[in-house]
Amino acid sequence: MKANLQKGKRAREEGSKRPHPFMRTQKRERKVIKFPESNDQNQDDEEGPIIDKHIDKYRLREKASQLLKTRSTLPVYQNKNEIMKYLTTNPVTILIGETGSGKSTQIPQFLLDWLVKERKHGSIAVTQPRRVAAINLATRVAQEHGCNIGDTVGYSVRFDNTTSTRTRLKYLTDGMLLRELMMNRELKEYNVVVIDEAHERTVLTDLILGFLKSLINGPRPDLKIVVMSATLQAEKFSQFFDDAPILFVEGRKFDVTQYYLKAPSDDIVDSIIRCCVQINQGEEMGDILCFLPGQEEIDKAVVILNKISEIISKETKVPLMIAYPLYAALSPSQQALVFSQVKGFKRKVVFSTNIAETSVTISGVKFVVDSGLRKVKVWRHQLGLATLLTVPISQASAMQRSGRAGRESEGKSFRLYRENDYKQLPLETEPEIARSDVTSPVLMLKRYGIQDIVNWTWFENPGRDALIMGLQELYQLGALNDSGRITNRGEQMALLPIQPHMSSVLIKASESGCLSAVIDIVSCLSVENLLLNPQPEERDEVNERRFTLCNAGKKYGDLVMMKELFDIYFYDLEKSSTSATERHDWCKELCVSYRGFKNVLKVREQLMMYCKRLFSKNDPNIGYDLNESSRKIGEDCDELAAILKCFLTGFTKNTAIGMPDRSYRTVSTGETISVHPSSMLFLNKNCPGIMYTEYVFTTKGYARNVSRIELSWLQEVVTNGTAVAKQKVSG
DNA sequence: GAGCACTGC
Repeated sequence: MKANLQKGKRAREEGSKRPHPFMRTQKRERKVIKFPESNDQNQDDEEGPIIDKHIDKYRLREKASQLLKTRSTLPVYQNKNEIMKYLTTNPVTILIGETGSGKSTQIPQFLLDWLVKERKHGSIAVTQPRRVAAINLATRVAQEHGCNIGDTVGYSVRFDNTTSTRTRLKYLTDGMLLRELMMNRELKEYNVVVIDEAHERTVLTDLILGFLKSLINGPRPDLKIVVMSATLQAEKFSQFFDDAPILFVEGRKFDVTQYYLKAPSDDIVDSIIRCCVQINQGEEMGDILCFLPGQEEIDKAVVILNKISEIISKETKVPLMIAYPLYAALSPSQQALVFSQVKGFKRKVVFSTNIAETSVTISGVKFVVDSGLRKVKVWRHQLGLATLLTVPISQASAMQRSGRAGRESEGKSFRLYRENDYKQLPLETEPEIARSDVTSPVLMLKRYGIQDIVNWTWFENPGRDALIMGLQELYQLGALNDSGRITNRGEQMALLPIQPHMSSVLIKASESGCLSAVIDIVSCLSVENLLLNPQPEERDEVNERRFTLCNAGKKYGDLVMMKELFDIYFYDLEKSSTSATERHDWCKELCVSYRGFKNVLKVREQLMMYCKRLFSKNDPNIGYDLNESSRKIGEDCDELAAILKCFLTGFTKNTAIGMPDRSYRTVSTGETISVHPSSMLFLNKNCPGIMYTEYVFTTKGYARNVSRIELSWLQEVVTNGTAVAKQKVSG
């Protein structure tokens, strides 16, 4: 097999606007070869890779030389010299590698060899958008390199750092590299930074690109940068880095035949079921992966397909289809079901959200059915709320979805829209930063010392309006002073690994003497999907159990309930050494995530450590207080009020007042807002006011994570808040 | 009466 390599610098020189199209001159070999790609993340991220720390050197080398055989067949490996010529002679190189090119595992190793050969003393950072990818890649590369993880090759992700002073090649999440940038402004320890999966355009990747550009144009002209990405967008990366050369490396994937619908229907669930039934009747064996926008459609499709599948498999001689749902809010055990192999004359059908587009890979998929839709959270900075919209996907996303059918053999992709509709789709998905709240990025830039936020080296400028809203928000939180400079409070906020609003809550708590309880609640809030959604038939039962356990939460709402649940998990279960099974059962009964709670404990520990360090300047006893005051919360009204008032300083804007007609209207805009049905306060209609940490618009405006507040508290916080701001200005 | 996907010294 010969991979084709294009020299990309000519794209501009030849005057063409787009990069030179990749030409496939040879028929690709069709062979199933297993090797890691950064997308393969089926491994449970909790336990991490299982590594014997004491494998002796001989066996490591033995293993590495075995792996070399596989490595040497990789397209990237076969073009090593030519690729390295580009990487070493240009400050920035854009490397476009298709799935299966081996870029994520091989390029960093080539660079490592080069560092050694050139006797350079620094190291290489390779960023990944996801933790699991960073861990898996580092583990694989350490094996290929013939070392133990944490030796020459290591990884660094939140809660898990396996690097040592000997580490020269470090895989890390992009969030982690940003943290390093905050502490070590010029990234002095690195000779090379590789940004992998840049095409995904996460907020954090985009920010890193901006920082890297200012570094190479400023204090680090010697820093080498490699931007690795799937197809498309190459030209945008190249232009940003002053026409950096673009290299194309062919991947190894199988052909996927496209089918389009001639007449699309409005009922997407109905179309998708029809399509599955047709595949089941007319096509060879192989599993089906269906992309739907959200949980509602998925649950509906699973129920319908399982029903009709049984009927038709009895009547006609077709495989029995077994439907599985897949979305992030499912418990890990439910998610694990999609990886099970169905035996006998059966066909697995997985109905999934976007999670199967990049984060989860299911083997055995031969057919993809694509609704062409996804759900996306769009931040409306003028309104300070998020809207959850169902929107058409981009062409890039459609291709990515189809590609899921061709990972192990040739496949077929059925798009439930017309070919013409496809051509009308936007080429690329809108980058996340263009539709996100930028308060946190702006604080990061301020901490870094950037004064002119609007004219910074943004890879994608989120726009003047969004930036100004971010600045205002930070000013109101006391993170910036009148002249837009970062305050001491802002410095502390920037260093905490949570959103600025939550940081502000912690700071207030450290002043109010209730830091310990507030840390527990903030930890719960910062774990996504801690509270799972009960199945409709279990809903009332679960709610009843939660109500019985959480007396204070029943009155004061979700934040207090979280603290009560945490207390039971931590003090009654974790600390009194109950078995994991018991804890599991407890979580199941209350429909909360076991893995979620384990993460809560990790976040809590991290936050306690940060708080001890950050706040000991204000209060030398803080460390002692934190350890001593850690206890279960009671039903003491004053204490509960003190805790909620801390949250009110961070979420003053997120409040609504109870109206005589029992509706709530937001303090900021006067709009009607409804308590989300998942809230403890959903049925409680007589709060004088509510405070919420999230405001999401779906079918209407919903407040999530809702607490009861007294109107007098609001008055108190606003008055004090202003006083704080004034004090900062004069100081 | 309802829940796209990621991530942090």
